[in-house]
Amino acid sequence: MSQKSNPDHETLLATVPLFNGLSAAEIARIMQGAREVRAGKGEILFNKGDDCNGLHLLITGQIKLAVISPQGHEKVVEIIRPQQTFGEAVMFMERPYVVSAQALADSFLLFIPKLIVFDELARDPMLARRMIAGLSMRLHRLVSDVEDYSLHSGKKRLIGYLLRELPDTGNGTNACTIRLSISKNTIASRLNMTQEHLSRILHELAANGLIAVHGREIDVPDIRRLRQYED
Amino acid sequence: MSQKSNPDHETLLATVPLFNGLSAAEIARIMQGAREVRAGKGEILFNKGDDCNGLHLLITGQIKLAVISPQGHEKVVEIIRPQQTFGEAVMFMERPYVVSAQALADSFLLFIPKLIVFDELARDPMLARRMIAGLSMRLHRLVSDVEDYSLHSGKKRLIGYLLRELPDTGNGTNACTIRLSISKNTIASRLNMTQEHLSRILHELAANGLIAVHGREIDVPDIRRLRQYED
DNA sequence: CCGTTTCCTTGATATATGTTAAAGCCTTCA
DNA sequence: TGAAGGCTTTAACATATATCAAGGAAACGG
Repeated sequence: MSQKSNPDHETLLATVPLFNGLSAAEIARIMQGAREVRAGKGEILFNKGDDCNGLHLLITGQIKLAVISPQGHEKVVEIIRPQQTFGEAVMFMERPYVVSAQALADSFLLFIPKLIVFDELARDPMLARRMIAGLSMRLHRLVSDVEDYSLHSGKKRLIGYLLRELPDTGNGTNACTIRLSISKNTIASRLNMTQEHLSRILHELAANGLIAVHGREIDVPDIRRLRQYED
Repeated sequence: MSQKSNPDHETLLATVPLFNGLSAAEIARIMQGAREVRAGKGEILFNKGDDCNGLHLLITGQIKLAVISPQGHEKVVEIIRPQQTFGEAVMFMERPYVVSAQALADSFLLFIPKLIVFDELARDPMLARRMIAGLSMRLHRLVSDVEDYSLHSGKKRLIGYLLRELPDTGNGTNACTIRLSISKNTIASRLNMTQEHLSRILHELAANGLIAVHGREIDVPDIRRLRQYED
C-alpha cells in the first residue's frame, strides 16, 4: 500500500492547486517526504479519533469523509475528488481526526507528513497563502452546507445538488443529462436525509415532469424550470 | 464610527491569538492600517452579498453571524466573542460575504484592510501559521456543528450547548449555574430549532429535574446526570 | 411609575421527514 | 446461468419539529 518516490508524480504534484506555482526544488522536497497510498474501494484510510500525522492529497478515485453516530447512523460530510486535499485542518490543530475517510472507489493518494508541510511552510510564504485559500474555500462550502440544511427543505437541497452536478457545457443549452457520480444512498446522506426520502422526492420531481430518472442517469428537460421550482 | 490609531490598541492587539508573538514593528504596521469600528446594539456591520475588503477583529461586545432565507427566516451561524476574528475566509477568496453580521451588544472592533493583511502575510510566516490555525479551528467547529445538526435530536443539541456553556471552574464540583450570554431566541436559531421548541425542551428537562430555569439563569444540580441524559 | 416593546411560554394543529418491512431490480462472480 | 448481495423503491405508520395564535413576563424608555 506504500512505495518509493517517483519522478512522474512531481509533475503531477505541480498541477495540483495547493502546490502549483511552487519551484521544482520545493516540489521535489515535498515529494521526497510524501508517501504513496493506494486504497481499494471500501477501504478505510482513517477513522474518527485516529491521530493525524499529515495531510492527504487525492490523485485519482473518490473518498468519502463521514461521521458516525453512536447509534451507527452515518452522515457524509464531504466527498473528496481528485486534486483535493483533506486533513490539513486537523493536522494544524494537532488533534485527532473528527471524521472518518473511506474510499468509494479504488483510489490513489499522496500522504504528506506533518513535518514536511511545516518545514515547507516556514520556507515558503506562497504555500501558506495557498493553504489559507484552500481552507477558506472549505469553510465557505461548509457554511453553505449549514445554510442549506437549516434554511431549505429536503426537496430544495436535492434540486440544489442536481444543479451543482450539471455538466457545465458552457453553451446555453437548456436540457441536459446528469450522471450521478455516487450512489443515491451516499447522496442522501450528504444531503442529510434518508435514502427513502430521497427516492420519494425524485419520484415527485419526475411526476411533475421536472426530471426523468433512469437508474443513475437523470434527464433534465428544462434546467431553468428546475432552478425556479418552488415548493 | 471610525477614528485615528491609538497606541493603547497595540498592546491590545498583541494579546489577541491571531497576532500574539508578532514583533512590535509588525503590530504597529497592522495598527497603522487598521480602522476602529464601533457598532451599537442591533447595528449591522455588513450584509450577505456585500463586498469584503478586510477582516474584523472583535475587541469587546458580541457579534452575530447569520444567513437569512428568502422567506425571511434567520439562521445564526456563529456568535463571535471578543478576541475572535471573522471575515478572513471570504476575504481570501475575494468573494462577497456569505453571512450578515449584526451587533448583539454595543461592540468595539478593529477592521483590518485586505491589503494590510496580504502585505504582512508576505513578510511574516508566523502570521500565516496563525491564520491557518485560526481557519482550521473554525472549520473544526463547523464540522462539529454539521455533525450535531444531522446526528443529534434537538434535545441533545441543547444539552450539548448547555454543557459547553458551563463555566469551567476546574474544581470537581458537580452542580453549577449557567448564565446564558445570548437570548433564547438566538440560541434556538444557533441550534437550528424554533424558540417554541427550545422552550418546550427546557421545560421537559426541568420537569425531569435535570435543570431549573430562572429567566437567563439555569441551575444544573447534577452535571454528570445532564451529560449522561439519554432520550 | 407606566406604557411599550421585546422576549418567552403554552396550546392546538399541521407537516416534513424518519422507521420498519418487504419486495424488486441490477450487478457480479462462480 | 443462476444464486448472492447490494442498491433502490414502495407502502403504512410513527414522530420530531414547525406553525399559528394568543397570553404573560421581563426589560426599557420616558
